[in-house]
Amino acid sequence: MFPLTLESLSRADADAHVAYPIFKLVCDATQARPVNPPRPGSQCDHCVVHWACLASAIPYGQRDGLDRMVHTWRRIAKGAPLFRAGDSFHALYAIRSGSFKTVVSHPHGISRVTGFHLAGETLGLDGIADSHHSCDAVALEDSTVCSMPFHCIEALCHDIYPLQHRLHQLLAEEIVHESRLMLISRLTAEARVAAFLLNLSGRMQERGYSSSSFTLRMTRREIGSYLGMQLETVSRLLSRFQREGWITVSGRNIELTDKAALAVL
Amino acid sequence: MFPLTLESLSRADADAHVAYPIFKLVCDATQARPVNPPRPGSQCDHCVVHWACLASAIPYGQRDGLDRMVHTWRRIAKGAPLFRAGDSFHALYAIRSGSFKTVVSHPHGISRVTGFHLAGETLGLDGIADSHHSCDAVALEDSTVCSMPFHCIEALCHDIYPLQHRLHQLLAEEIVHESRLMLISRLTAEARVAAFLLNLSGRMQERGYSSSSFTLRMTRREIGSYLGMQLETVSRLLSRFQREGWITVSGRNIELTDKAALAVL
DNA sequence: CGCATTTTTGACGAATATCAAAAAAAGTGG
DNA sequence: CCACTTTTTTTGATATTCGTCAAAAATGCG
Repeated sequence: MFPLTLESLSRADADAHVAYPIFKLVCDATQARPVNPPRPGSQCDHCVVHWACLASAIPYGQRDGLDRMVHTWRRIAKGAPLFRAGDSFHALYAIRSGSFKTVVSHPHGISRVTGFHLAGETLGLDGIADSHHSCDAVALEDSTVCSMPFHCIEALCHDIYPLQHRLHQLLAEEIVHESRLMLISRLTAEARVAAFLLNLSGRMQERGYSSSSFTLRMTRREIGSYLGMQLETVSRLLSRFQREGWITVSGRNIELTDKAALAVL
Repeated sequence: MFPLTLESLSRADADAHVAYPIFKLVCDATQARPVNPPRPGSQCDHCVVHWACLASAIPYGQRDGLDRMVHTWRRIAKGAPLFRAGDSFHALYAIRSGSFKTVVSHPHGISRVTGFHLAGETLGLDGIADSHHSCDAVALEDSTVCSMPFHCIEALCHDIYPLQHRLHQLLAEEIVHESRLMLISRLTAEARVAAFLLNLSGRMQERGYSSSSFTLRMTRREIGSYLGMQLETVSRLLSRFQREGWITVSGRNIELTDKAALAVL
């Protein structure tokens, strides 16, 4: 017979001291993925995060499709929603600048931050399920997004196979990301906060910022909601990491001074 | 200014005594979704869960596409994997009979059950992200699945828009499902177990079984892994629910005798 | 029938939540 | 630009849920 224990399924064969992406780095698919440059003069020309965008799946020969897909920009003020749960869905959004949180709520009053999203990432995929958004997307700072009407995307998918495939990938990556995220509930609060800082660090680096010194755009409460703990616990752990000499905290400014120490938690 | 607190985002406006699907009922999209019957003589003829299957998105006029898509059946013995994390991805699987668990693992040795899947549900979506599966899918009992090679699906999507749209929906539903699942970490262990039982109850009913009396196909340990608690806690809570007169437990046989009581936890 | 696995139950401990209050930072309006 | 208010953050003291350890009972499988 086959042993059905959980232990038999955990591949505990790796070096425990290697930092491993519990939080999948959202843009790690760029390694193997075709990234087509935008046509000069198009909406996407000079966009610093084109490399991460769904639109980069459109090959050079069909570049006019890009302008059919990427319609308008929107400016979202800090604290304002890009969309809210229940809103009818009609477009995907590429974050051009700034950052967002997504929040899932339950009528009983509980809610949880399900993600923090940086420039280049795509918002709104949840709305495809039943043409209504299932979460709130709120700007953490003044931000800009590109709207890509979903009916345009689906129409273009018919003609441009790489776009269709990229959309499928994007959706599946979100599924994988979320299932990986569920693993954090098995970590101590300490390990969760460390993993969170390292994840953010990597994503800042991908965007050309320092990986060791950056500003948190979210509150301790939001971090706690995302990681499944109370804000006080987040605060205490950041303080302790600082006492240990692993980080320097000053309000929302973080400096990672010993990433290796964080990685082994 | 816009208040950025979490509280401001939780729509705590609903009756707290109404049972609400924290666990999204996986097949609730059937309400509005077109379900096309299989052509007599096709692979899908007489399949009792055709209504829930991706193949049901293929309209009557293009029914031969269905046979191009649904290639082969596979029999999976209890405890055997349908696929494992790292396996290369080439097909989606529709569960024709039986049930599965999916398990995500981390090299450090931690792992978590991310879902229990019943007949009619689709497995393997995670593999689309990078052509490799990111979780294990293991049969909880002797089961059968239909293989749908993904390149066939993508090719058919080009000709059959309803299929393309349904695939997008299926992927997005999985995203929504997982983000809803993250909310359970904010519930007490008690409320999680109650929600789990009610969710299973509803899904059994959708499949024509009794919603008040059914057999758990998974161990207490697997339930605990799914709900983020220890097996002892699951066991203790089931015992307590029985003492309270809300359920009757006999090993893996469960009878829900007071669903309303479970719903308010 | 006998061994392995799963389940139950108890006692105890530890991690984290909760409550509280002060300090710091950010936003507001004159 | 500065006082004023509100929000966020920090830190301590205490409470509590749930995890851990252990052992017996029940179940399932070859």
